[in-house]
Amino acid sequence: MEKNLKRMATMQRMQSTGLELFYQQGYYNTSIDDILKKLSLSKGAFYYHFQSKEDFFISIVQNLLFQKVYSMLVEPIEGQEDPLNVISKSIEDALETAEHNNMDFGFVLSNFITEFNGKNPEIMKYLTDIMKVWEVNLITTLQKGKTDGYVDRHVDSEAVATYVISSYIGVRTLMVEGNSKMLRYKYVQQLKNYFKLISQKAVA
Amino acid sequence: MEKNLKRMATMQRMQSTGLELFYQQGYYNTSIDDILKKLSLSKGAFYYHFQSKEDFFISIVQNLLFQKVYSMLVEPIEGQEDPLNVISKSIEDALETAEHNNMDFGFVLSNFITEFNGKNPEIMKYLTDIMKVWEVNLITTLQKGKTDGYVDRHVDSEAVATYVISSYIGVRTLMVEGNSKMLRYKYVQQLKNYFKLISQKAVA
DNA sequence: CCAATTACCAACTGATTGGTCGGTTTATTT
DNA sequence: AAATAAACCGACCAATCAGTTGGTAATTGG
Repeated sequence: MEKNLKRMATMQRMQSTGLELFYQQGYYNTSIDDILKKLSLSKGAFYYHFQSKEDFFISIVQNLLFQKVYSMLVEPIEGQEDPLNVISKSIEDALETAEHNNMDFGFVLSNFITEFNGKNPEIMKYLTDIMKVWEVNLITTLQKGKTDGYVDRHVDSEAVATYVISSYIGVRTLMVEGNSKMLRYKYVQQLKNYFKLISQKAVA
Repeated sequence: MEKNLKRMATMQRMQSTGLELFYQQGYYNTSIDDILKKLSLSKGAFYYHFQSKEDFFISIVQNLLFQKVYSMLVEPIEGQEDPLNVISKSIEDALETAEHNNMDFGFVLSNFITEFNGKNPEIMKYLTDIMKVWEVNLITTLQKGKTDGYVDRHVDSEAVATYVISSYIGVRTLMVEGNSKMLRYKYVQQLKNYFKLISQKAVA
């Protein structure tokens, strides 16, 4: 009964290292041998646990990637009051984490979306689904913010969510060299300005 | 003397098809044979004109890619009055072009930045240099807009440029499936809202 | 303690990769 | 027309890829 423990432990080691390398080098540019070498495991071990490279990647997306996005960008917002402050704080935290990570290669999710776009519709679906979880959560939170009097009632919540997500993806794409700190500072400054616009009862 | 014409014609055919495929499939995921097959040319022809795959790609970046970004995002802004309207118009045009391109795979430049980040510093430099041309142009235009009374004097031009670029990169990354039209509409709506904020003499 | 199952090994396959090279065709010069 | 150089061909090479296979070591239930 407890034999599954070893299986799952090995699988998780593979997934964890897999995500790390896929994130650093891209999916197509990372070979299974790269991952196995880092773990001192063999091809046989890999294909014992996973059907294919694609199956392996999907399992990473559904487990690790979803968790990563959810805990960083969705959970901190869910059910909170004062949506605009909570949202900007979650984004600030995410950017700070990224900046202090000396091996940062952008927003994991959007990097993969870029890589798989037009190549693998099935994987794309898994990725955009995660994106959608964030989007829906943002919209819901903004709508609730209207009812609670934090957000201007004339604001188009869906449009705001689109704009917030877009800008976050972009700034993470740009945060790739030594200029991360200044970039983050400028970005957050403007994000908060933008939020001021939609918090008061101005046009929107 | 006129023999160079043929050389350049062939090289440009290769570069054009190369950019097309690199854009669609990514650099690492596109083989030289893919490109040559499309042109009915041989390996020998390729290596007669270019030293390596990397050299080939760099030539594409410096010629075609630079031109593409410049004509779409820099030129329409340069030296114009009323910067905010000109900027938002250039972005709207770029998004509309992208939307009506039934083979759209995101913002070429940022796609490559994502792909090469952490892998090839030399190529990264060429790519970020193009990005910087756009950024500098935006900043200059915004600054001039202050002098001419179009942009609020308290606005941080660099921060605005960062925010505009980020959001554009992001929305282009998201514009990858059937939802392009709605996405573009929402995005432009919020961009213009944001611009209203920095055009009047409000805080910024 | 032993048989069965689980977990893993490592050599191999066939396809593809970027790049080389000796040779042929095409165009230009004299 | 002959000689020269530019443009291109395509077979080949070593390396690498995802995936297969036939086996062995470790674990576990009876």
